[in-house]
Parts: sequence; C-alpha cells; structure tokens
Amino acid sequence: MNIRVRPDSQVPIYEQIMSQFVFAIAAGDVQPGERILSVRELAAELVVNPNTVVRAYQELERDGMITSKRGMGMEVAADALTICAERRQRIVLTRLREALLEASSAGMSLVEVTTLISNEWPKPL
Amino acid sequence: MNIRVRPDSQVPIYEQIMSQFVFAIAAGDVQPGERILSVRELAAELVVNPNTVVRAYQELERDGMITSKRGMGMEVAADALTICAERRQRIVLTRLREALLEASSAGMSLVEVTTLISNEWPKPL
Amino acid sequence: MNIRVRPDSQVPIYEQIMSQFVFAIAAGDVQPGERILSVRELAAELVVNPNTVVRAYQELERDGMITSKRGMGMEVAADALTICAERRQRIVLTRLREALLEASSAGMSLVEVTTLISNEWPKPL
Amino acid sequence: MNIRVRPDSQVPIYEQIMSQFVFAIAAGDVQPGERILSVRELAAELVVNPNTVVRAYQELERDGMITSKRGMGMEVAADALTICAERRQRIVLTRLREALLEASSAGMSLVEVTTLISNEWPKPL
DNA sequence: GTGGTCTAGACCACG
DNA sequence: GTGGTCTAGACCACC
Repeated sequence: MNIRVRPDSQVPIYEQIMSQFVFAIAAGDVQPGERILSVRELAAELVVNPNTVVRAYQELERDGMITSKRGMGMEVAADALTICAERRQRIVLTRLREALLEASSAGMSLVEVTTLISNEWPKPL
Repeated sequence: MNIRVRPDSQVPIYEQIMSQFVFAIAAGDVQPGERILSVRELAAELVVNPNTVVRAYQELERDGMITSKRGMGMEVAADALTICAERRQRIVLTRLREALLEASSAGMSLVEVTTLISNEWPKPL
Repeated sequence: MNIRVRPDSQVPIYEQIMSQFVFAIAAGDVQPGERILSVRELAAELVVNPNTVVRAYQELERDGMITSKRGMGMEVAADALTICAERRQRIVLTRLREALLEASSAGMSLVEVTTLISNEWPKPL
Repeated sequence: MNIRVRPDSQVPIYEQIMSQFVFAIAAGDVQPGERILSVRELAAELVVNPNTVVRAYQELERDGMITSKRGMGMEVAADALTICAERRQRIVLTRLREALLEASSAGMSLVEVTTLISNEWPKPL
C-alpha cells in the first residue's frame, strides 16, 4: 500500500492518512492481521511530524480499524474490512453531498453537473 | 436576496457570507450598482458579530465584487457579474474535483458516481 | 476657479475641497472679499453631500481663510492670502516628506528618487 | 530584520507591518523559505494586539508574500522577492505621484521641488 | 447613519 | 507551540 499526503491541502494531514488507510483496507490492499508501519517509519516516509501519525493511528484504533499488539506495533484489526467498507462509503458520500449542495445552490442543474463530472473524472493513478 | 448561514458548519461564517454574495450576484439576484445591506444590518439579520460581516465585505471588496462608498454604505461593483460568474464556476469545480478525486481513489467507478449523484441531487429549496 | 474632487481618492473629500480653496487663494485665482459659492451650489456642482461642503467651509472659516457675511454667504477673508500661502507650503511639504521617508525606508537613493521625479512630474493641466 | 510601528500614525498599524515586510523582503533582509516571527512573538515585540498582526500576515499571505505551514508558523514564500520588489516600486511611486501632483497643482515648479527634496531627504536611520 | 481599525479575550484544529 | 475564527465592545473619520 502506498500512502501519500498533500501537505498544502485543505484537509488535515492526519485525516488524509486515515482516509488512505480506510481506502486501502476496504480495497483489500492490506489484510486483517497484517502489520502496519510504525509511527516513526510512516512519519519518516511521509516527511511529517510523528505526532500527526500518532493522531491518525489513535483515531483509527479508536474506530476499531487497527489494534496495537502489546509493544509489537500495530496491525489491521480482524473486522476492519466491514468497518472500512462502510466508512469509505460514508466519506465519499458526505463529500459528494456537500459538493452537490453547493453546485445546486450556485444555480447549476443536474445535467450540467453530470456533464462536468464526466469531463473531470480523474484518470486512474 | 436571502442570506442564511449555518454557524455550526465547518466552513467559516465569513466564507459562507462571501459565497452567498458571489452566487447571488452571478445569478443576477442583485444588480451592479445596487446597494447592499450595511454591516450592522446584515450582522443583526444573521445574528452574527459585525466584525464577521466586516471581514466578508472587505474580502469581497478587495476582490472587486463590491465597492465602498465612503459614509454611504457599499454597493455591487460595476463589473461584479463577470467576476462572480467566473468565481462561482471555480468554487463549484474545485469542490467537485476534490470529491471526485476521493471517490475515485476509493475505488468507485464513474457510473457508480453518476448514479449516486442522480439520487443525491438536492431538491430545489 | 475650478474645483474638482476625486470621490475615490484616499484623501477625504472635505480635505480635497479645502486644499483646492487654499491653492486657489494662494495663487490669486480668487481675491480677498470675493464671494464664494454657497454650500448648496458647490455641493450640487461637485455632486457631493452638502454636509461635506459644510465641513470644508467650517474648517476654512475656523482657520481664517473665509468669513461668513451675516446671512449673505461667505467670502474670502481679508488676510487669506498670507495664511493660504503659508498653508500651501505646509501641505505640500508634509506630503512630500512622507513620500520621501517612505522611499528612503524602501531603500531608494536620493538620485533614484530625483530621476523618478523628473519622469513623473505631471504635465500642467 | 527590525520592525517598528508608530501607533499614532495615520496609516493603520497592520499596513505599516505589511510595508515593512515588503521592504525587508525586497531588500533581501529576509530570504525566501526563512521562518518569520510568530503572530504572538511579533505582537509582543510591537506591543500590539495579536489580531492586528494576524491581519497583516493574512493579507501578506493572500498576496503571495508569505505562506503558512500548518502548526509550524509562517515563512517567506518562494517567489516573494519578485512580488515584493514590484510592490515596493508601486508603493513608493504611488505616494510620490500624489505628492507631486499636489505640489504641481499648488503652483510649484519642478526645480523648486527638486531643491526641496534634496534638503528634505531623510538621513539614513 | 456608514465603514475602518484596534483591543481583549475566548475557543478551536493542527503539529 | 502554531495559525484561524469569532465575539464583545470601543473609538474614529466620513457623509
């Protein structure tokens, strides 16, 4: 799994990290039980403050996506897949709804938005 | 033109005010040359601190959407329509792009997104 | 004497009116004892709020440049010429000093400024 | 770089702060990428309300002179030098033009002004 | 009446 | 620690 963050994005770095984990787990890129990078390792790889990774991991753990194994690092939780699939859906939906609400209140029609989306649909990375 | 703000939104109140002006001007709800509510009036109407309105107005002014007539309030700038139309497009596009990028990186296909949007398209207010 | 104001200038309209009177009197365009436009007339001519003209006239009167003749309007004061000449000097000097201070603190040399001034010297109107 | 403000000046404190940054950057006193004083630090140093510094920094940021690194303070932007050099020129020119226009309309000749300037040229601080 | 500036102090998210 | 936003209330200049 490849994690990348955009430090200049509007969305907080720790949230970017979280989303990427959620997406990776939901997609099956990482399996339940699999060990994940340590805080220090990931922080070094992303060139990011370790505290930021700590926060992302804490929230992921609180939500049951990862679990800490008594001083041996952290791994993907057993039931992470279900949670992540649901959460992925929720993240995407929320963001899309906001964008649509704004487009609508800006006076755009459904047709216009649909056309625009077809043009803007990002190419696979 | 009716302005409403959600004080508990993620997006700052002064930005909400700005967007609504941009959209209202772009839609022709208010004409260039037309006087807008005074800082105190709008603050009272929105139940918001006057300074918050001041900030929104100042940013709108420096972007050329409104102009201040010393001691006589503020009015929609002569060339506000062009600016606002362009900016509206930009605001909506930016937000949509981010949402689509996320949907894409979450593994959704263009078809799925399009379907989802048709279902989620907000009803006119 | 021709008075013109720039409503969008940084300097207050009433000050613009005052300066122009000072300059006109100092230049001899209007003579002591000569009647000046009434508040209403000047306000109409400049398309300006009468209160603004009132303020300009009040300050001019307070400084001895014009005097009100019992309900018959206002006229240039007897000793206005001396006062205005002195004041004109002061106005120009103050403004120039500020500009030079800024230029200097911006790192420009005297030579640069002198050159620049020769190029920028406004053509007679 | 030493920043000083005159609290009793006509020009707003936040503008004084901005100008000093522009001049300092244009002069190369601070380099692109260099970290600048935090809001609280500068506010304490100038004995000024932090919000005043915030305003100055925000306007400098939106004009591309400095950039904010979330949670890590602000630094001089990469292309700040170009912007600041251009802006410095503009600030000085505008102020000088106004002063010259006034001097001219007061009836002074170019020679008089040049002489006056040589006498008034402020000594280096 | 209008906008413009400043202070004081609070709370928040982020790293 | 950092910046970002908001409130409250004050004073000012201008029209």
